[in-house]
Amino acid sequence: MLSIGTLARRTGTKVQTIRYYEQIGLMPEPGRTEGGQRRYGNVELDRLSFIRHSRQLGFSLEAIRELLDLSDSPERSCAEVDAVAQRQLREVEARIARLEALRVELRRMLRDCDADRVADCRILEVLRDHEQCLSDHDRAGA
Amino acid sequence: MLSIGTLARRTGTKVQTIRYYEQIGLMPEPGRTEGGQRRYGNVELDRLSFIRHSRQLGFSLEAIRELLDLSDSPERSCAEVDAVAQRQLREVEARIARLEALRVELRRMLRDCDADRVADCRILEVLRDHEQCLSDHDRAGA
DNA sequence: ATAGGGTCTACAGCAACTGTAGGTTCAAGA
DNA sequence: TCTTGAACCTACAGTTGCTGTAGACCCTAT
Repeated sequence: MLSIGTLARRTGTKVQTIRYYEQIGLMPEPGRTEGGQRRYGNVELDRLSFIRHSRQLGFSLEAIRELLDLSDSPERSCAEVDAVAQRQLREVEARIARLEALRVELRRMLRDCDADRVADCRILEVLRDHEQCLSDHDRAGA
Repeated sequence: MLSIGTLARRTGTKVQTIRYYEQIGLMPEPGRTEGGQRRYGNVELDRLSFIRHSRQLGFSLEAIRELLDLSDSPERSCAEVDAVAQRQLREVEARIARLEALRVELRRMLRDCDADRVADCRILEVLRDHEQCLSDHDRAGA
């Protein structure tokens, strides 16, 4: 029987985070001692590990909820799990693309500025005047 | 004289967002009509454009506040502006690196799973068992 | 028996907005 | 001039995924 602190240490989670997961129904309500403290077993340890690892891979809590539901019905088709993971991959790739556009522009901004005084600073100028901006991520929509 | 709605349309901002920026002191309190509606001029239009463009480049509101303060003192050294932009670039690059690690792992997960039933799904297995995970982003600390 | 660290609930706060409710104002048309 | 209805007003709650705090209580080792 594990206390919430031990569970926290074993999974690299904060105690409050575990209580939060319980609150939103992602973790089950555990048994309690006479005094009212939570006690966990290995099932809960595994479930929390699953949640944490999925979070590390960038899955939203809603997506994790979906995956946990799916893994509770082992006879169902794996296609749905696949779809959730695919969706996550696409989201990650979209974020990478966006950040790479930002990187290009930030680098260009930094490269072009060799002023001394703020008054002549190209960086501020670029930020002020959108027309100097190469990328079109904001007009492309999405 | 621009109404808040016109300003919003011109800068691609939501009306509430403009009021929010005013609330946190990023936009100044504008003049008002007799009836109490906000009216803006070109100074505010430029300031809001600056804010929005900076946000599109991923700067935090705090960083933008700093940049706006700096641009108010044109005689100061440009180095501080440079430092803010450098910091932002490093943050963007760190996020890209992290996301690329996620992409690798998600792709591997998807590639390795050709099961039919949830019970045999490699994706869930990987999520369950951290040891199957190639990357070490969570042990590397930060 | 007591000391201390761990745990409890309940709530506030973070970023950066977004949405809602219920009321008021403005500008254009009849 | 009056009326309509879109735009505006304030104030507050909600979003995501936690994190921190206060003040009280429990558990275990000595």
